[in-house]
Amino acid sequence: MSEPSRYEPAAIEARWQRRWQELRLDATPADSDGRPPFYALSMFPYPSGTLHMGHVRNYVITDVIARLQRLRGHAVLHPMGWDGFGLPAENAAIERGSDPAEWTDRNIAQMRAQLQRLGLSIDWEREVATCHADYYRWTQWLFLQFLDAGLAYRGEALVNWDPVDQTVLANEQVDGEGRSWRSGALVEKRRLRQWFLRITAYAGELLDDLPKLEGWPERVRTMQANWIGRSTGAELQFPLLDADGQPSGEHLTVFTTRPETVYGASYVVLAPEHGLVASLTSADRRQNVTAFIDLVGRQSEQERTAEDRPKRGVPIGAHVRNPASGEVIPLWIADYVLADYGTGVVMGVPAHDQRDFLFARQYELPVRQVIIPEGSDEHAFEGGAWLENGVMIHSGPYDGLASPEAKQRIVADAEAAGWGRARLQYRLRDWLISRQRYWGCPIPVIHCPSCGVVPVPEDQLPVRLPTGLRLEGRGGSPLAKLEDWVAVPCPECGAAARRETDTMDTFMCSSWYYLRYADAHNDSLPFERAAVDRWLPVDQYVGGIEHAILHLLYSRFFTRVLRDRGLLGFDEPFARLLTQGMVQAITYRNPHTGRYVAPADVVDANDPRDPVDGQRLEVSFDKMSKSKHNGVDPGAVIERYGADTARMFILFKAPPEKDLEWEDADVEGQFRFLQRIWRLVEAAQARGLSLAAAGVEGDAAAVELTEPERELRRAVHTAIQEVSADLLGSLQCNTAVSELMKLANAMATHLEAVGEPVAREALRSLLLLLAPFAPHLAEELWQRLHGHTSDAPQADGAAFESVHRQRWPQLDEAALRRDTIPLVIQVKGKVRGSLEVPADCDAATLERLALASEVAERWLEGRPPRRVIVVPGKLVNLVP
RNA sequence: GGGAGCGUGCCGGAAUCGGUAGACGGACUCGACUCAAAAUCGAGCGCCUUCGGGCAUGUGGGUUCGAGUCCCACCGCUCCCACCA
Repeated sequence: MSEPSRYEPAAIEARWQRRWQELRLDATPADSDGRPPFYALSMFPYPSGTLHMGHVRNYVITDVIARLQRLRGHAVLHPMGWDGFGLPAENAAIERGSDPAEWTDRNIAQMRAQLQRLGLSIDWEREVATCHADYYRWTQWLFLQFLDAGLAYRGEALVNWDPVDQTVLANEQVDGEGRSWRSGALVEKRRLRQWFLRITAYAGELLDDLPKLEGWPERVRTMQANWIGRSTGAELQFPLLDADGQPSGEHLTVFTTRPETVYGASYVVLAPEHGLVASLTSADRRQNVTAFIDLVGRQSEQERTAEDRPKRGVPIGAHVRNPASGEVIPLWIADYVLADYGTGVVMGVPAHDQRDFLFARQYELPVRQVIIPEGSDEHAFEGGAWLENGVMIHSGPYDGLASPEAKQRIVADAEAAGWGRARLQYRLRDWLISRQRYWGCPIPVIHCPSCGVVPVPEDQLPVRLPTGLRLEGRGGSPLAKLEDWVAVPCPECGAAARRETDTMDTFMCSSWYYLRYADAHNDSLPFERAAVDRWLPVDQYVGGIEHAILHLLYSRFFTRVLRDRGLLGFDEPFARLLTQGMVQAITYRNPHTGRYVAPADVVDANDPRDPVDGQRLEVSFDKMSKSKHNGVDPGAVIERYGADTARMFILFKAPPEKDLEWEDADVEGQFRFLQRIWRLVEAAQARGLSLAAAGVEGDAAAVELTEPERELRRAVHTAIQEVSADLLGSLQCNTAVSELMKLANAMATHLEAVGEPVAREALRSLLLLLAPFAPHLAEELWQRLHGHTSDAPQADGAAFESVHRQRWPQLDEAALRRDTIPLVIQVKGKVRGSLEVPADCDAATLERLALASEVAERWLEGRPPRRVIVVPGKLVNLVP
């Protein structure tokens, strides 16, 4: 026998990747394929040029699912593409004078090569890039569908302005601290005319359908529900009085979630930005009001909305009549009222709203209690508003009613009397999609002085992004300065007109890419309906939690609009969603200087010191980032250990949805495990075992088995059962890998002692179960066991029997059965011993055996138990 | 303030329905092999113990023959929303 060979992943992986590619093993089967379709999808990356561990984790999880589903007999669509538009390309252009298109394409090529080294079973024929004209043409086409449906509009609003990126942002793109999701800059509010998509028209459906998304994490559904934020309440109209106190015929409409407190409204407040403030303000108040508005205008968004901030306001010298009580009450403006929620006008009910209470305290406005706690006529609030339900008082005909009942009646009566109506209010705002930047999809409309906004005719799409610009990063959209590009005749009347120079939010491009994969080369439509209806909804979507609201909400919206346009036939784009956790790495920080030290510069991991000043370093696990010098390069890991080890490690180290701590020692551990499998197969080969001559799968079951054979078969079929359950159920890749380890352990123990049929079954099963996780090693060992050496993989012309083209192993329930099982004996719920008993004993027999056992004798001291609980197959509990 | 999730050995993490807590891996300790080291193989590895056992899944109660799992209260951490009327 020759020297045992070593497991050298580099050569193996390159060879099989080439071979699989030649044979187009990962091609998506034709639509006519009889197998049931399965769509496995990863969130596509921004082509930054470098693959990081977060990407690796994302795509490896999806790849395991895709490979498993192929083995299980599905026709699998597993595509990849590029979220190609965006600011980094443009910023690189500004800093280095590069061309964003070239920069992006170069990055795509680089990242594609990095991805391919991971051995992902991606169908690269369906690759898309949102920044290529054959894609963005259809993004524009879809925009025109929105326009035609009345769901895209240009409107003036207070919008978020990112002073660093010099563009506006959607609400979803500003984080909880009021910072831009991209630049991290504090956003400013500006009143601008911009393009919006009317996502609010679908707010109700987007919210109501969330419970149907059973395959989504609860967390994501809750986040979306919070974001959409429905409030149930009413709009009430307060008649305006003129300077003489007579009804002017006009009224102010407020939104309230507590219409039952209307008798307690002692003032009405408008947002300072409200459009009617100027005309309602009396002459003698004008100066104060203007000064106040000015003051509020200078506050940042942060200052304005901080909850603990004192509420400020001024009366504007006008009055309204409380529509319920008839009382004349003053109009105020105040900084705690938001212009863009509800109607921008609030009724002040100090007794029953904490904000109104504080405001009334400050300005000595009357506090009128209209609800008291049940069974009490006491004042229910001391130093704060009474927010609970109770019994109505001081509310005319509603006195004595329970407040929920009064709520319904007041709304009904107000509606009948014409001064109110029930109303749902959403927190969700329309989606601001225009961006004053160059590297995005041009909005395909033309502004004509006489025809207004005119869509670019379909046959003139795409509106191509002009190339060869000098980008400076200042002074508004670069496109606006291109007179040649901007000046066009109006498509309707032919008069001189101007192109829209804003580009689209890149989230527009990513809101439909999953549809394009189903029909990636269609050049007459974005996609054929039959193709998307066949593949979608996506069976399993995998991506980061950071898109819980952004991309995932936008995509749900897009899908519904396209459904209503008849372009597709389903409601939800993603049936199952897995949000994978972050990949974190060990991070060293000098607590004195605040500087981060790269792990490579730390000499002794047990006593980490800053090489500069010898300061003891703080150790933590943090998200990998350049600034923390804690990044681990996937390329380097693959080079050292191979893609299979990287894949196995990342799957095993933590459950997919949890954060994962990258640790080199554990990577070594995974490499050792794959080496064990290598040696296991090698030892089997040395024994003359081969799969080439293997008979049918049931072979091993047919013969009379020895005890080790039965044990090994039990291990094999336990692994088949557990790995299948882990992957098909809640995607527990980590426990699936541990089941593979258990099987390998059992094989190391028993393989030498078993006959050929059982050994072959074990080897075959191990490699098939391993195939989704470590596809290269599984293929190499599979081929070797079929008599194809690595130097001469296969005779030309012979059919290539890849491990990835086999069927997932069949579970043989009979192999799991045992003759005897350990019966646990408990006394009063505590384990006191166990007894080997025949597996098929009935409850009465188990009870008898337990009572006769030494354990019973010892612990019961001769007294018969008061009670005996028998759990067949598991335990007997004796209760004295 | 509202909502969601989570607390298990030294560490990552296992534990269908309430039924032997700590699978699997890492780290560590000891042993074999080696001139030596690495690799490999074997053993040990929650805490206490008078070696009978006792105590252990954030804390305190409860339900149950039996609780990591169910219920109540509390403590701590993470995330989302938040002057949203």
